[in-house]
Formats: sequence, C-alpha cells, structure tokens
Amino acid sequence: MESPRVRDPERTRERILDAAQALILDHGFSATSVDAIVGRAGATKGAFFHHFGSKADLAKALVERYAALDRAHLEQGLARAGKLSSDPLQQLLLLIAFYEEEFEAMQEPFPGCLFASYIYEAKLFDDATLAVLRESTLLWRRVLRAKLEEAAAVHPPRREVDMESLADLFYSLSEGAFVMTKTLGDKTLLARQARHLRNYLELLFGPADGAATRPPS
Amino acid sequence: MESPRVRDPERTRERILDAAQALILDHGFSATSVDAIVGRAGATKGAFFHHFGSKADLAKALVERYAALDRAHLEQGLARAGKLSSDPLQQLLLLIAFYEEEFEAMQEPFPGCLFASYIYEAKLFDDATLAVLRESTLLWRRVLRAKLEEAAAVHPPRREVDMESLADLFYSLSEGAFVMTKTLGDKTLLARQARHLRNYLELLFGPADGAATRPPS
DNA sequence: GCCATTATACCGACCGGTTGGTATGTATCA
DNA sequence: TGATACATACCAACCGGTCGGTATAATGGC
Repeated sequence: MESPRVRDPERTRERILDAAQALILDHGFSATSVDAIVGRAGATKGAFFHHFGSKADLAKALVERYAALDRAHLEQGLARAGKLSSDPLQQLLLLIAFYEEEFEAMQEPFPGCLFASYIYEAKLFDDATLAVLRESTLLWRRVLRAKLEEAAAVHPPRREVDMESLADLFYSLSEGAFVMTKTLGDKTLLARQARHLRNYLELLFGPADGAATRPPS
Repeated sequence: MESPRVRDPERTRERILDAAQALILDHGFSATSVDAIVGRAGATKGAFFHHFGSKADLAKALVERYAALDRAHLEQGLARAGKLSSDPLQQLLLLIAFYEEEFEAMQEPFPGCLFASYIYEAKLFDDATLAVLRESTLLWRRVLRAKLEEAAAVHPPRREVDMESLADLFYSLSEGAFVMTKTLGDKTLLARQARHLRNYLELLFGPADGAATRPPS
C-alpha cells in the first residue's frame, strides 16, 4: 500500500531543516530557495510557512540546531576523554584524536560547516542569528582555554604561548580544513590537519626530548 | 568644473570588480545583484554587460584576479625571505612573520577570502571557476611543501610528519583564521594564529634542547 | 588639418522568469 | 468541533539579461 500519510509535524520540521542544511552548504543561503528546500524535503510551501515564520526564521532555527549539536558533540568528546585519562593534556590529545577518527570514518566528502557558510553571507542575517555563531565560537574558546590552562599547570609549556589564541587554534584549524577539503574534495585532509594540531600540543607541552605521547607517570 | 567624463574602460572594469568583491565578501555571490554592484561602482547595467558577458563571467574574472594577486603576494614574500636568509626554515618563518606584520597593520577588519566565499556557494559556479580555487590551493601546497622539504633536509624534524599536510597547514590555518575573525570581529586574531604556526615549525624543526642548532648527522 | 566612417564605451527602459510570502481550502488529529 | 498540519493557487517585487540608442574615441582618405 501507499504510505498511510501519517501525521508527524516534528519529523516534517526536521526534514525541512535537514534539506535546508544540505542545500545551504552547497549553494549558500541566498541561492537556496524555499521551493528547493520543500522539494528536497518532500513537503510543500504550506508546510514550510506553517513551521517557520519566514526564511530568516528558518535560518535562525537551523543554526541554533547546528550549534546545539556542535556543543553537545564537543562536550561529549571531552567527557569521554575525561573518563579515559585524568591528565588534561591527554584529554585534549584524545579529544583531537576522536575528531580524527570521525573524519576518517566519514563516507561522503565533508559537506562543510554551517557557521562558515553563514559568515560569508553575514549581511543577510540579523544580529540574533549571527550571535549564535559568535557564541559557538566563544564556547570553543572558553572550554578549550580552560582545559589548556589545566594542561599547562601540569606540563609547563616549552615556550610562552598565549592560551586564548592557542584555544582558538582548534576552531580556526577546523574551519580552515573544512574550506580546504571542500575545495580539493580530499577526504583524508581533515584528519591529517588535526594530526598536526596534536603534534603541536605534544611538542609544546611534551617532555623535552619530544618523544611520542606517554601515559602520565 | 565637473569631472569631464573621461573615458577609461579599464578603470571602469576594475571599479566593477572592486565593488563586486566587497559586496560578495559580505553578502555572498548569489545575494549580490548586478544592480547593487553597478550602484556601488558608480556604473550602469549597460557598462556591466559591456565588460562581462554574464554574472558568471564576472565571477570567473574576479576570482582569477584574486588568485593572481594571491599568488604574486606569496611569491613576493618568499622572494623577500630568500634575500634575508639562506636557510629554508628561516625563510618560512620570515614568510609567516611578514603575513603577521600585514595582519597587524590592517586598519579595517579583514573582509574575508574570496576562495572561501566561493566554495560555500560551490554549486553556483562552473568547473572552470572552481578550478581556479583548486589551482590556488594546490599552488600553496606545492610551493610550501618544496620549501618545507628543503628545511627538513637541513633541520631534521623532531617528529616524523607528513610534509604535504604540513604544507597545507598554511592555507588551512589562514582560511580558518579568516572565518574566525569575520565571526568575532577581532582584528588581532589573524596575527596571533599565524604566530602559532611559526611556533609549531620552530618546535618541529628546531634544536632538541632549544639552545643551539643541531648539525645534521 | 579636416571630415566621414566605424568601433568602442556606456546608458537605462524593458522583459520573462523566479523569489519569498500570502490567502484560502482541506484533511487529520485531540 | 476546534485546532493543528498541511496543500495549492496566487501575487508583487526583484532578478539577470536584452536591446535600441547615444556619446566619445580611433581610423582612414584627401
């Protein structure tokens, strides 16, 4: 039989958000029409404007969902690292390694980051929407900076470095690697860039001989 | 008297390209209308379609100009570094330092990179246009990788690293820092991120004890 | 030097198609 | 039976692009 046309408004909403995200990462927000979104989502314009007041509303809802997932993902990774090691430096290295694993396990080419997509069309969004980007960026900075200072307390860094910008390196390098992967279509690039961030931390905080990571004594 | 309406087609063309670039970095390509471009450039639609066959043509011409400047800038920096030091590692460190200087000297907030802007609307451009992005990315990889291998020959790295992805770190980190600056509006961020790349190279290729240069065995 | 001819550079009204958004109708649920 | 969750037809505004026209510069014959 045909699908019995079950009603599931939450799923419809999610399908629209999913379709919008995929299209926006390929075409940008402006070039992604409402018709194209509902076409891909298997919905109609009526459904779209029932769930979202406007296209701008969708933009905000979409990036809020994205930011929440991003945040949960980061905190989950840190929690997992915290269970595996009590050393803050090891936790950071593990966190990066987790991301590397995920990048390596990816099937399709990385579709890109919604934050970067938005910021290169920044003038199209209202300040409440852009505030989500800022807050997400600052969250990364805050969380990683705290962990880095813990690590520095245990393992005095071999050079004096600014901890804020060192924390920013995580976000920065991620975004840059996303741009580069999208440009070259090279799936391995993400993990290989992350590897260098790990190397840097190991060299910076590691023992003077620069040997590979050792479990904390 | 009024400006005597001098004819200068090349300048008109450049003015259109300049206006387009500024608008595209803020709104993206799709949301930048031809009317907006010519409005900002002080030209008309007639002039636009006289100089460019279509909006897509402008996109290609614009990114080609951008790529040529980017390439010239990189090669100039390397040439300048080559005059100041004969050591390839020092040349790389100088190259980064030059970029840091420029970032620090900037008045207005960094407007962003056209490559990243395009890649997040990738589906809007034909392959010839996207090829410009790829070629520019690969140029950075090629040039820096060659220099890094020279450096590694003189200063054996303290860890085994993949030189290709190490070369990619330059482009990657730049793009990421651009995204982050655009998000936070923090002018100092660019130079501070570049500083870490310099640190990484110094730690990686530098002497083990941090005192004297180790002669190659 | 001078004028006729041609090519270039530009102008701006206009066109068909697409856009975000609305109005109205209908089916499904509580 | 009222409210929710859609579906569809429609609209005004805007989009890239065209086209007839004009003003200026370059060219060539004399």
